[in-house]
Amino acid sequence: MSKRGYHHGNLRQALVEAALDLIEAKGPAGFTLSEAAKQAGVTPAAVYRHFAGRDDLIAEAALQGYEMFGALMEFAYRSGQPSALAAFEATGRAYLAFARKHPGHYIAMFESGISVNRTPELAAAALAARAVLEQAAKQLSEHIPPENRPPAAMFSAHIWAMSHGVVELFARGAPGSASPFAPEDLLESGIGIYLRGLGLLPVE
Amino acid sequence: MSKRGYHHGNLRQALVEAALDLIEAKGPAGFTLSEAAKQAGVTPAAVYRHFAGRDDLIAEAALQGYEMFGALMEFAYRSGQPSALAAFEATGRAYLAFARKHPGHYIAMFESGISVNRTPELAAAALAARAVLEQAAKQLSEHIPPENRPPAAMFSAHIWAMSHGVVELFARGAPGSASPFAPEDLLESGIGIYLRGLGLLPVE
DNA sequence: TGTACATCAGTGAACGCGCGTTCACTGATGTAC
DNA sequence: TGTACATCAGTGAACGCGCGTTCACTGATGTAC
Repeated sequence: MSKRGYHHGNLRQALVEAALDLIEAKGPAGFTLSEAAKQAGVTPAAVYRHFAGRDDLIAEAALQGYEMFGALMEFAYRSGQPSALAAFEATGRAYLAFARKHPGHYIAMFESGISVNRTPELAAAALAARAVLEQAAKQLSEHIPPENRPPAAMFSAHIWAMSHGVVELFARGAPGSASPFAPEDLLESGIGIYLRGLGLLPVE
Repeated sequence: MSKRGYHHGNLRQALVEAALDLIEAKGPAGFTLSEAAKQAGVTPAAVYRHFAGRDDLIAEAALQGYEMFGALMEFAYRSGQPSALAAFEATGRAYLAFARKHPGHYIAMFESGISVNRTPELAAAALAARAVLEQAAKQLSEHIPPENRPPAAMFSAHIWAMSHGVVELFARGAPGSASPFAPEDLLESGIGIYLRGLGLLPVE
C-alpha cells in the first residue's frame, strides 16, 4: 500500500494473492510462478527473495488457507454454543462458505497436490482445522445413545466427505455442473437427513 | 497384440492406456502427450494420426471411463433387483469399486478439468452414468411417504457427493489421508446413516 | 542537516528443458492383376 | 506365385514457446556519524 517504485513493500503477500487469483482462474495446473510474478508487477527472479520456488509459493497459499479455514470454523463452532446442534450446523455451513468465498485457497489446499506433510507448520494447520470439525462432531454425538453411536472420527469424516463432494461436484462449474439445487441447500438438506439418521434430529 | 514393427496395430488404444497410467501415476497435470507416446513406444507425432491433440486424448480416456462407469453401475443396479434397497446399495458400492479399480479413468473424468460438454458423445455417456444413480435413488425413494420425500435428483446428488468426497479425501493418498477407516466402510456406514434418516432403514 | 556507507529487494539477461504441434518423408502392409 | 502400386501409419527433424531457476548486477532505502 505505502511504498512504490523499486522496492515493492509487501511483495511476499502480493505474490501469494496473485497465486490465489491464478489458481482460482486457471486451476492448480494453470498456475505458474512466472505469471504470478508478472501479475504482482515483478520479475520472476524476484520471487526467489521470498520463496524457495514454485511449490513453496503454493504451499504458503495453502497454509494461509488452512489457517483461515480453521479460524472460520472455530468461530462458527463457538457462535453456535452452547447448543451442540447449532454449533455443529454452523460449522458445516462455514465449510461451504469458505469454499465459496475463497476458492483459490480451497483449491490450493485440496486440489493442488501439495502434501499436507510438506512442512510441520502446514501439517499443524491442517490438523487444527480438522480438529474443529471433529470436536463439533464429538460434542454432538454425545447426544446419541452410546450403543449406536458411531466413532466421532467417522461421523466427522462423513460430514467432511459430503461437504467436499458438494463443493467439488456442485459448487463449481466442473462436470455435470447443472444441478438444479443450490450447493448450500444441497449440503444443508444432506446433513439434515444424515443427522436424522443418527437420531439427532426429529423424524418429521 | 498381434502385429509388431513399423505399424503398431492398435496404437489408439495403447495411447489411451498409456495416458491412463500416467494420469494415475502423476495426476492430470503430470500427464503429457509426449510421455504417453514414449510409453506406447512411438514418436509424439504419431499421436496425431489418432487424436486431434493432447486434450482429445484425455477426453477419450474420460469417455471410456464414463462408459465403463455407467455399465458397472447399471450392472450393479440390476443385480440388486427386484429389491430397491439392494439395488441402490449395490450401485453405491459399484461407485467406490470403480474409483478404486480404475483411478486413471476416475481422475480423467472428474479431476482433469475436461468439460463433459466437450463432445455430445462424452456428454451422453456422463448423463447415462448419472441416470443410473438417479434411477436407483428414484426407485428407492418411492418407499418414502410422499410428504417428506426429497426430490430424487437431490437424493442422488447427496449420495454422489458423499461418494465422491470419500473417494477424494479418503480413498487416495491426498490430504490428511491417514483416516482410521477403510473407504468402503466409511461410505457404507455414511450411506446407511443417511438412508436411516430418510426412514428407509430401521433405526436400530 | 548532510554525507558515506551497508543492506538487500528487485533487475535483466541467460540457461537448459520438455512441451505440443507441423511437416515432408519413408517404408510396411495389403490388394489388383 | 510374383510384381506393381496405392494406402497410410509412423518417423525424425524442426519450430516456437513458456517454464523454473541462476547469476552478477543495480539502485532505493535507512542508518551512523
